[in-house]
Amino acid sequence: MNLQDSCIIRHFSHFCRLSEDDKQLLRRLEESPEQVKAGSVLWQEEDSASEFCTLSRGWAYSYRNLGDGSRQILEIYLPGDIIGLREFAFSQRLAGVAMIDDGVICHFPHRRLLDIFNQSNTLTAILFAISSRQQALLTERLINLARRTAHQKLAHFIYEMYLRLLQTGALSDGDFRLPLSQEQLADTLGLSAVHVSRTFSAFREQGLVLRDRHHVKLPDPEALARVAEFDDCYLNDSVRPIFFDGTEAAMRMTNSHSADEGPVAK
Amino acid sequence: MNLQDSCIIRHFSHFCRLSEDDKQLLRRLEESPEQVKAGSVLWQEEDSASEFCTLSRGWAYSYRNLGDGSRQILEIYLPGDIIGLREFAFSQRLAGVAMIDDGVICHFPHRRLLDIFNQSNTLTAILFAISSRQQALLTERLINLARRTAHQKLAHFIYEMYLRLLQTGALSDGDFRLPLSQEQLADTLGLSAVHVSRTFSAFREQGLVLRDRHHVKLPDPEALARVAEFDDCYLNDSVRPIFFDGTEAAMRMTNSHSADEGPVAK
DNA sequence: AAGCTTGATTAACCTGGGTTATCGGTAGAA
DNA sequence: TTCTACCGATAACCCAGGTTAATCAAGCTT
Repeated sequence: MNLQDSCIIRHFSHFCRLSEDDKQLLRRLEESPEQVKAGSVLWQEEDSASEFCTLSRGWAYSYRNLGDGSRQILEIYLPGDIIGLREFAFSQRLAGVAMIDDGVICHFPHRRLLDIFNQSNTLTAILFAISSRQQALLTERLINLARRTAHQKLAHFIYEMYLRLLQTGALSDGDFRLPLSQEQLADTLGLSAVHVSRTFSAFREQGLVLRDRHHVKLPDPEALARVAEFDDCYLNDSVRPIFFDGTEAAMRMTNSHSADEGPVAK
Repeated sequence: MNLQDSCIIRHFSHFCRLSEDDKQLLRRLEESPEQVKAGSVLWQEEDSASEFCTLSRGWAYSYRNLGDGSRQILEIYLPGDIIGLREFAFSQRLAGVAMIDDGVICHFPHRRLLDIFNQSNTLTAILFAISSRQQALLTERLINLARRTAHQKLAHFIYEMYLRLLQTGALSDGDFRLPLSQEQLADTLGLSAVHVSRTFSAFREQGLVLRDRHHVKLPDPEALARVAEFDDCYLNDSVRPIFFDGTEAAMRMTNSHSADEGPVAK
């Protein structure tokens, strides 16, 4: 993987070393880049769904508008993420998607995914892994929403973003840009904007999180993780490179009739 | 599809007509059936994850235990569902799974899924569709937990189960078995058991839901849907048979080495 | 420089649902 | 038949977080 690689390729490489052919297939997903402005809506709930997007630059989020006028933000997309996988089995969008930042997106049709199924088992497996990881994120967010206090919710969210940004190598110390307004945070966490503000005030007093506009500083990330009761097994180390990397497992994938020694337990 | 077909095959057939080869591949997932008793735990969080299960009979649920001793139930599995897809990208279980009912499960190793990727694009696409549908269920549950009142939560859950059971053809009128205790419902909905009881009492007075032990009667399912602000687009009709059935897309899938109209650099 | 608009802060007040506790009904178990 | 366990119902009390509203700061227009 070299520096000119698109962030999609970087993202996929995170799971497994890719062949040149695989990279070529992935590059085809980014054939038609398009500039989009902050706040612009990529699609809305119930629009017809016939394509996916890769997000090349900027942040985006998916959301649902509720009957009572409120809104729930479902997930935050970072560069390298694929948007719209959720609707693979559906003909309508189940959620709207909008840009947080200015950014760049690339559309590609559903069909292209079937091409990938046809042509690369490695990419198929990675796609499946990505989908399963996304489900893990969603699950964690669900628990966050269902069971934790406002303090924990906010702490958890900030720490999760911190880790995701660390993973993509986009930051060094506990000091980063978080381009979400308090209202967007509230919509993400199932809180009111007012209470998000209260919670930030409390965090500032405790020296846990210092937020100024879109800039966040974490003097002690570990302390924050403790407040959130953060358990990173759904994010980090347990992504199983074992399964894909150079080894017998990867070979098993491309060469399905190998000896069947058992699954790779730790 | 005939009556002896396993419920996995019935489940997959819901998306697309299957070839005999595909059915054979699926049958291999159910080679080693095992009886399990109500309440038995299939696995726990952080167990090492090297296999999936199909659920042939009975109901099951996945859950997470939280730091404070409470517990969140993540999803309810019905016969025909595949359990453990969530962990495809992980080497550890992210959630425990336990049986609600007595039932029958069949283990199969991760590897078997890779075999499917190799051997059938149709099944690969269906698996992807199933994973995306599961994500849709999860998303809906997330919104339920984040944004709705206790009445709506319970109404929504009951109505969702009602629809899922309708789909599997397991019931006719608004009259079915719901083998969950109020405590399990509470853990599913992020409520206390006490409040679930209160809510059932309210529903009984309003004639919305009549529950006796594990038996539920819905005198007017539509009324319940209205209370829940239920929007079934994530469940029903929008599953896209279009995508798989008979058309060029399906053909491209099953006939993978066709003329390489591939690189559709349009 | 005088407006607007959007976001953030803080305070006062209120409520949905958590918590604890008690009690009754039903089902196996012995 | 009685014991024990579990499940469900109801009541009393309480608090985390929602709601409303007022105020302020920071960009923008013009």
